Amino acid sequence: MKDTITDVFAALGDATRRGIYEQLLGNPDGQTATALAVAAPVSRQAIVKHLQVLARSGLVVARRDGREVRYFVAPNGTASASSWLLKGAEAWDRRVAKLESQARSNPRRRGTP
Amino acid sequence: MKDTITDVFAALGDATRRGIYEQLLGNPDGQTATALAVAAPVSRQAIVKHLQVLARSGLVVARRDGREVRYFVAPNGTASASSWLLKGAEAWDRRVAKLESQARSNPRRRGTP
DNA sequence: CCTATGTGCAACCACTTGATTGCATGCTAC
DNA sequence: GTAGCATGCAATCAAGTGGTTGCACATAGG
Repeated sequence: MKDTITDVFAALGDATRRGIYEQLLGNPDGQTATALAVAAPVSRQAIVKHLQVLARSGLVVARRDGREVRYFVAPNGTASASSWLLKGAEAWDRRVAKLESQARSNPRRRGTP
Repeated sequence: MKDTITDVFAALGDATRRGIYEQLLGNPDGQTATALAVAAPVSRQAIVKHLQVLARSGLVVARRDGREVRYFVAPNGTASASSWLLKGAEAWDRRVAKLESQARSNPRRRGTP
């Protein structure tokens, strides 16, 4: 399978795209590309492309309703990315804890001749 | 100020770069670009460029020691990105909670003629 | 001093990407 | 049916990006 986590990060690594995502987060009923385009400084087609990137990375889902297509934030779309970040933070914390315990059991070693 | 969060996501939105970051996470003593390059499938200069991107986004710090430069993961480098993701997840949860409370106070409405 | 190793810089290349414009298609409502 | 709005598709373009190679510079160690 393709690397989902990288795709999610890449999708959020663009200001316009993250703006769209935030916009959708605030709209439980979803929004159409056209509606998003009027608020954004770029064309509708640019928005559509961004929405496709967001959809491909699993951050957003599209639902057709008659002649319009509404986009919604997907549930748990950011879960994998989020847990990856958490894993990294935990690794860091473990390292700090280890250093601190070493310092406790062997105090003031730094500077002894 | 420049948008830090977007930079962090963009930096992690590349497989090679995230691999380097993971490599550094496992090395408390840091690693040089040359050392990282032997394990990676790309050239040293490519690694250096990636490290510069990671450094510019605040995920990594460089420390010169004699003739070599060691790279370390920065503490709390992912904090802003992480909290942004958390904020989004909370917004989602609030929406779900609201829907559920509505469903509770007005049960089985869906389907009534 | 001289050599080996690690780093820095610059040019260069192919490919991707964010964005645009123009036009075709599809659905709704009158 | 047909006018109007929303979407889809394609070509196009400039800028960015990941990657390479080649060479210059700096430093540690005999």
